[in-house]
Amino acid sequence: MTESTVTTAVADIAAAAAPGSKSEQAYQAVKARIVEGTYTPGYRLVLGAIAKDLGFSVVPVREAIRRLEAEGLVKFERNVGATVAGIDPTEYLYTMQTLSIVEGAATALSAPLIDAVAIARARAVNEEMRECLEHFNPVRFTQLNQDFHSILFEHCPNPHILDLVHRGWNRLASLRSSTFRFVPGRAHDSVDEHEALLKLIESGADADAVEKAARLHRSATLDAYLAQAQHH
Amino acid sequence: MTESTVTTAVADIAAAAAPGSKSEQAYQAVKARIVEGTYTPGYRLVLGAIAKDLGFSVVPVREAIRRLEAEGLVKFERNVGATVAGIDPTEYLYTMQTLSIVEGAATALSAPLIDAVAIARARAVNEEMRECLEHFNPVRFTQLNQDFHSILFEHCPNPHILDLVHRGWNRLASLRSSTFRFVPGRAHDSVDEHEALLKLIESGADADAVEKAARLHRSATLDAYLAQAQHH
DNA sequence: TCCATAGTGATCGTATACGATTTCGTACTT
DNA sequence: AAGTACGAAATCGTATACGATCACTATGGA
Repeated sequence: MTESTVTTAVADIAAAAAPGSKSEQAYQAVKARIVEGTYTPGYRLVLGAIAKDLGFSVVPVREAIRRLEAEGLVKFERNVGATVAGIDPTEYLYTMQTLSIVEGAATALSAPLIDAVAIARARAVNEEMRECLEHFNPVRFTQLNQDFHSILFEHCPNPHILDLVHRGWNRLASLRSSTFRFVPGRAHDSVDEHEALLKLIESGADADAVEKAARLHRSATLDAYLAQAQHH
Repeated sequence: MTESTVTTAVADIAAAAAPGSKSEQAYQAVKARIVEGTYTPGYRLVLGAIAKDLGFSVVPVREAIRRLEAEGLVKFERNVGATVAGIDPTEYLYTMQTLSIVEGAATALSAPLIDAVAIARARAVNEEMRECLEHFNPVRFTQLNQDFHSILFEHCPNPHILDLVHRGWNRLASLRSSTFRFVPGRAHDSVDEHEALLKLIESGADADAVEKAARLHRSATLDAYLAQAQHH
């Protein structure tokens, strides 16, 4: 349930064509296979092959690929074709930095709109994450982490910013099951920072403080990854 | 010269298909007509008509429209068609707020990379803006304003953030010759703030200060507009 | 007079078809 | 043996064609 909630929420603002559209179906299908890992980074996306596989013509598939390109999930080269976008460490860095900025802003903007029940829900999710630490279930932990942050930024009144946050999370999702996702010591700190962030919002701290905290929380994850990468 | 410089710089990261592509030509053509004002907001973009006009088939035109949709310049409804995106005051507000955030970040990130010659160039542009104030040439003023800020954020090392800034400016460009663009008293203050921003960067201020200043500069424009709107 | 409904025109969505470009393999030359 | 040039297969880009969907209008009945 929590999974589908977030997955559904992470949808484009205006680009959400009617579900009946084959373009849309193709888009969903290909995207699913990318984040799920069926199409690994570097995988060559051949229009004809995908079209035959889905039972469509190439035209809707083509459109779907272009949409995925705009989101940065696939790279495209004229007269050559599309490939699943790389897990390039540099890309990861850029994506995380961008997300730290837009998510920080989104969280700050939605903070005043978060009521007590939402806070409680977030806290419950965070507690579940704490439990996850002991049973060591990275997949579930990642999912809960997304849920947690969704609760915090989803009330952001500016749809553009919200869309940017969704895109950032989308790209991160496509890196699933890659080496990036989990940095050993980081998870524990992360849970603590979540609680601190909740307290900050509860106390009605000003937007600037919330933004800074949210941004720092993500930057810390990035820094932890960089520190780890240095060792290898 | 300055005009073409910026216009060229404002291009998508990955979506830049080869210039020979008809999709690309159609994209450029339609976009040009939108920002230039030939297609006013609300104008109905009929695929067949545009295709006939450009001498292409509808397929590349369709793709171009979808790209413009992703950038928010046109709205699209399935089985109905595309229209030039509105000058909705709310949209303007959202766009400006988003831009204030990403442009602030971009400016802060590129600040350390701006050398003395770039500063000088920016200052020259700003002086030209000051002259413009007296001759009252809004079109040129707007262009110079874009040039000025381009110099400041174009060195941003994170291409994603840079792309977001470009998209924001693009959307603003499509509002040209609409009532938004010019708020009477604002222009003068704007020039002064530009100079202050330059001094801040020159002095090697930390990223946080630069970001805050750049963001505030844009927010101030937004606030000025809102204050004016209140009166009408 | 107003509302419901069927018909018509316009436009979009998708399939199929063909020309253009690239890439890879093979044969030939040095 | 290595490099180059040629050719064929694969794939993309675009045109054309047709079916599907929607908006609008006119006509009939309440």
